[in-house]
Amino acid sequence: MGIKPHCGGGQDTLICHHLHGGRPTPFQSSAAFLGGPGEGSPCTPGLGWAGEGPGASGKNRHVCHAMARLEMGSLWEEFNRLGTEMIVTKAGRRMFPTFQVKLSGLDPLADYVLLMDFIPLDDKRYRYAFHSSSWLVAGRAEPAAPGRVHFHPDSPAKGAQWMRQIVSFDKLKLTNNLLDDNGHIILNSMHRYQPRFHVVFVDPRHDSERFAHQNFKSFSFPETQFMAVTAYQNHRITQLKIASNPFAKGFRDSDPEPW
Amino acid sequence: MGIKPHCGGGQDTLICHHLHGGRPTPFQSSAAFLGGPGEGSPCTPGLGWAGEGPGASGKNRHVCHAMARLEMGSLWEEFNRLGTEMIVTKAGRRMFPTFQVKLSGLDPLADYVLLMDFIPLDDKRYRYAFHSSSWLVAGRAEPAAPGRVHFHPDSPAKGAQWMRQIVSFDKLKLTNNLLDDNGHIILNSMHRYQPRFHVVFVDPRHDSERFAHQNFKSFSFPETQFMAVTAYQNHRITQLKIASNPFAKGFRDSDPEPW
DNA sequence: CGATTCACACCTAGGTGACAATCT
DNA sequence: AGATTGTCACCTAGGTGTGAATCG
Repeated sequence: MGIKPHCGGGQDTLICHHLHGGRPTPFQSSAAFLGGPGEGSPCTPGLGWAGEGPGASGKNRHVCHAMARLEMGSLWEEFNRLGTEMIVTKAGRRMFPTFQVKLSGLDPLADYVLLMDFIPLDDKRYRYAFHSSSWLVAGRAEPAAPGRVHFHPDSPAKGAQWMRQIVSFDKLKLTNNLLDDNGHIILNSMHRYQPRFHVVFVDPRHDSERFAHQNFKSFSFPETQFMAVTAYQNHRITQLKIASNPFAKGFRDSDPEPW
Repeated sequence: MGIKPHCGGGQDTLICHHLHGGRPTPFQSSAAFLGGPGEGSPCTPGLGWAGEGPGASGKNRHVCHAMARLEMGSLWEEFNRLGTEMIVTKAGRRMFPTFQVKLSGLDPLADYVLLMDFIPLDDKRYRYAFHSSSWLVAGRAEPAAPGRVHFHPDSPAKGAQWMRQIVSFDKLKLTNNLLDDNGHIILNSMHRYQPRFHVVFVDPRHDSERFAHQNFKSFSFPETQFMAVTAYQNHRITQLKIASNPFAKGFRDSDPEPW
């Protein structure tokens, strides 16, 4: 399973003003900032730092060859076959599996910011039917939580640095607290989400805001979609978490193959 | 006790080529890179990004007003009165107290790299006389270990970011392994050292190497000098470490005032 | 014999799901 | 009844000095 072009998530298109400034502080940022095509759109021919027209649909050459490979793909797929659930808590809970990617195709000498956001997969609210071990639609979605983004804490950094090793979003935490002021990602429990990953070229041009829509490339891995929950519903998900997450080793009975 | 101007440490003057590039990897860097006056030298009049002559002795305006206040000063002084000892191990050992400073006077919008190095305080080797509880000179110094530097892992970052909160060098580790390939600071046991702290302005000019000697400012806090040891010699140092380092709580008997 | 090394018990710091209590 | 919250035992990960063993 690979990368799916992502086209819009129903969120407003906003420019992120942190990308050319200092190290972004996650909770200063709110709202996802793009909905356009990521993967799959053509590079603007000959587009460099020189001329380009506003409104051009191509991507800046610094991002158009960027590629991201999802790490731990088989583990993600095993969860996905059961219907991945991610715990959300007031204090914030990490994701497991952790979202990790291996990057390539960046300009080693250019600066990039890496970030993630989470798109509602539909406008429904769910509940779990224990007797049939399946999810049922339980109504329309709650009002969408503030659309926050999570900047990778090493941002900004050079392309060479990002490509040197696996990029891990293990500091990212999910919360259901609408008033959270720790900069965590706010999600509605019992709603489905698609994690999204963005590579943003830090454009050194003065009027770089005008080209912001060309300076990023986005990746969505369908096998990483999940249901946000406050407690696990599917017992097989619980067992797979216990079996594969080192921090849950205390709940293992025997010693089957660790991941 | 305050800041002492530092003039040379007997090490060669080298230019650090990482300062304008990507995130520096500590163990890629070797050799301290300056010996000139830090604190106390005048700013070059009107010196900005514009004209200045090579060999000008003043400091770039981005660093000349930089100030660093040592944190936990009274703890450092308490150790210093007894004769601070720092453990060095093959695997690398953190310093305690941790070297921490509060910065001011930086340009909030400019990029800076922060780093530390360690200067031999003399060319002697010591040994501890337990009967008199004092240090004796035991000969001439061993050949100086490779003069590494430790970049603060958040480097480079904007002045505003550095000044926002206390800058802590808690990732810095000391080793006595001359073949260390973990990027740790290599010191000779039974030798005395003076930690040094450097603020380096990341000069965006093309030929910034020519001005490297103007783009940094250095700080030496005499109360942070120490003897490198493989095992504590002065029992009162051991007791003060146990009393003040949270990780050594297991060795406390009663519960006197924690630091 | 002084200096160094290593395994170890004991901490800090923080990530797990279980489970009882509580909320709506 | 379903969803959420808070506490807890049990982990991972790694920073302490100790004290015996070893090195030179």
